[in-house]
Amino acid sequence: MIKTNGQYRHSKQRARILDLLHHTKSHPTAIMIFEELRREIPSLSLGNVYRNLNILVEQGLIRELRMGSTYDRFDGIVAPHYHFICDRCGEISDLDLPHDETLNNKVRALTKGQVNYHRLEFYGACAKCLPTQPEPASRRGAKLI
Amino acid sequence: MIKTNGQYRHSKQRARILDLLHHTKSHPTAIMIFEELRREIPSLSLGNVYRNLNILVEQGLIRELRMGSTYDRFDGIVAPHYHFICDRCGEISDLDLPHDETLNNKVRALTKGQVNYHRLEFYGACAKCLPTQPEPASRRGAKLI
DNA sequence: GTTCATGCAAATCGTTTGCACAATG
DNA sequence: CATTGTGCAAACGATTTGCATGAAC
Repeated sequence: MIKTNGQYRHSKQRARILDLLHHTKSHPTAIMIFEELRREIPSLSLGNVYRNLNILVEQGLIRELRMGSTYDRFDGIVAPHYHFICDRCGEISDLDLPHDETLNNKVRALTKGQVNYHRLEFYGACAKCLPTQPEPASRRGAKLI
Repeated sequence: MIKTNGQYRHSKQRARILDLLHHTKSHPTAIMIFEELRREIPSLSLGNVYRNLNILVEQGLIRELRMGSTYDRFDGIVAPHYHFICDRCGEISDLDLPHDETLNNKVRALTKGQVNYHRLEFYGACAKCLPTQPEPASRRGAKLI
């Protein structure tokens, strides 16, 4: 969470992070960015990389592929199925949408690698939360519990 | 990581966790399971819930919706697109698969909630890792870096 | 000169693990 | 009785945050 009055100043560090993300295809982690940029900005700190990444997400200039920082969830249904996840309360519900195995084939046609399975999740506000005030963009989806 | 010779004994705690997961639709977190079951097994420890959840995943009796425990990744491309994620090396690559906005509509027809966007990821082994030995099931996808 | 940005270190939080003891087969 | 399961507390690792200093405007 960043505490400002919504005004961002220019910062060399943030500009370089954005530039790096615009010139890589590797979907780097914060630490990868940190190690790469530290070579040209030796004083750079990891905490500051995290801060600036959050600001850039808030500004809509980059996207976050959230693989961490939230709770894992467990599912007693092992058959493949899709989920709807409420951004506001974190509720996860099963969708009655048929599992589309052909999606894997479409990707198999694109890659030399081996495609085993896919994961499809829909995000939004559940019926219970819809009348509720949405949270500010920076916090949206931050705590899925 | 669990260290056994592959033999599982009966345990009341594990049986109750599996039973709970078979009788809920809430996709609970480890802590939710812990708090629920602690009411009937007061001695239950959180660490043991985690251990048993991992065993149940290993046995294929439950599924894990991994929302955490790995690094977040960042993407300079803000336009919606899909990813291929290598289970072995963690590489994430963009897929040249058209973004299917109509998927959202299919879900809108199913829910009273508001569907804003979806996320679709394909998992498998990338071309570089394919000749490599796959890791045991329990570790597969554990460390995406 | 007021507010934002930074580096540093400590804190936070979900998850894992080492250990001694209890339960299983 | 050999091995697995458990509770407890400490460790771990990614991320966040408090604070004092520096940069932007």
